Amino acid sequence: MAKSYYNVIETLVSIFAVDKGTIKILLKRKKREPYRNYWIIPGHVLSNEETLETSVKKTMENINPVNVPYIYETKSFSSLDRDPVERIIATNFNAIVVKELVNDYEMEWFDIYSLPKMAYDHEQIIESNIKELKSRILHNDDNILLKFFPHDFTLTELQSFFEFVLNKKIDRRNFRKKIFNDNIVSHTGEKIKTAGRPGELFVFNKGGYFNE
Amino acid sequence: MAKSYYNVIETLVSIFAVDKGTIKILLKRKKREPYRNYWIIPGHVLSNEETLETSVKKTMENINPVNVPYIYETKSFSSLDRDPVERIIATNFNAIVVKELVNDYEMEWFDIYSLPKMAYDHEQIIESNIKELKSRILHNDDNILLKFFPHDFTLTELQSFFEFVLNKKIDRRNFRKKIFNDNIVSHTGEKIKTAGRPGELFVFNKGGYFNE
DNA sequence: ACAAAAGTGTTGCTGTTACACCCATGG
DNA sequence: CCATGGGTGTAACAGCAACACTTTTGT
Repeated sequence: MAKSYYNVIETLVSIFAVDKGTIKILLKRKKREPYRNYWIIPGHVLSNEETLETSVKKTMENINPVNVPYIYETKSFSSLDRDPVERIIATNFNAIVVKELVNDYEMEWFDIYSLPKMAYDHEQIIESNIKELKSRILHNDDNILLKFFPHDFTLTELQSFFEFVLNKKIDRRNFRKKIFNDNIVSHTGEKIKTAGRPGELFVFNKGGYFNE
Repeated sequence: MAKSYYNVIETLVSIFAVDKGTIKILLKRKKREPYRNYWIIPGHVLSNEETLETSVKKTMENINPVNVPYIYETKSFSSLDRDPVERIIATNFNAIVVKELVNDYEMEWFDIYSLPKMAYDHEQIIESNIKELKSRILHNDDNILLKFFPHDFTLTELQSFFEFVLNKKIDRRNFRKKIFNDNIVSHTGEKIKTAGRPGELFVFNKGGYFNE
């Protein structure tokens, strides 16, 4: 192909959600060659009549059920040979949603620590996304915790989530003390049934941050 | 123009450097219409034979003198009307360099808090970059302090830098205590002449981080 | 000797860690 | 009554904030 200043761009949307204190990612199975039956991050090729943001929105809308997501751009991937067929530049976005059953047989939620066989460079892209995501969670940048937990939750769930992100155990009393001290959650008054004593339910205060 | 899946992409490189405890950005004056004599972030249009990274490298190499820079991608800007002439998607990279005199009459260093008249959406792009940059500095992500200060410096300089970033005064004793405690700098044994008592010079320890 | 900037310690406060027992519910 | 998971307090320690005087150099 001759040198040109026109390029093909695709947006990829890495969709994350909490599931029982772990983080899952929503992936799509490839139906056709190349990489048939390998998994990919969902996305679309960008036309010259849309913005990156509208393209991402299109991807989200194609996945049902949709819930209002939080989305931000992470990085672009532009190696000349990342696609064996043609040169495509990928720009990745991370989306945080509430996990729901997906009624598309070609899509599935995976634990971010045990991904299936990924096509192209999508495994590296996800690795890079996870790193960025964790740092954003630990700083609670942009109030991202609220995006993961827009609904009510127990402190045990939240603690598992942090243990998952930090990959280490946290002392329960200290964790609760910190959460209460930082004033980022409120009681709902409700309780949730579990195998033992019912847990109190909390919600995040809007505008509550860990730092500052 | 008809709908197509080909797009024009430009890389922009926002080049930052410390200057006496402040942060400056290197901008280029536009010689031609549109936006003649307005200022822009330097960059290049991407061909289909290069990656985003090689395009950025080309931009850096056109600016003399070059010193080995630290570069990372921030965000892309893709509004349909951001360029009045044609549809161009901009992907921004931030570069941290050591400030030197630039022997190009069309380029100049500006304090990031007092930018000149900017062309296109470049003022918003810089605003977004500055926000990202500050957060990276405060977390010392990727050891970015070392990129700003690869040479030796006095603690007074470093403190001014933090005061500039935080936009508030810091107590000198507490600042020095923290820096020493965190073990991120070493004495060089050298001193620098100032208007008063000479200051001791320090360098960053490689691999020294504020957190973790 | 004075002007200019660099260097230095102590105290109180606040947040973090380490640690073990009782409580509420369902079966 | 037992299994399961939820909820709670205290003491030692570490990091952070507030605060003013002395030292080194050039003129």
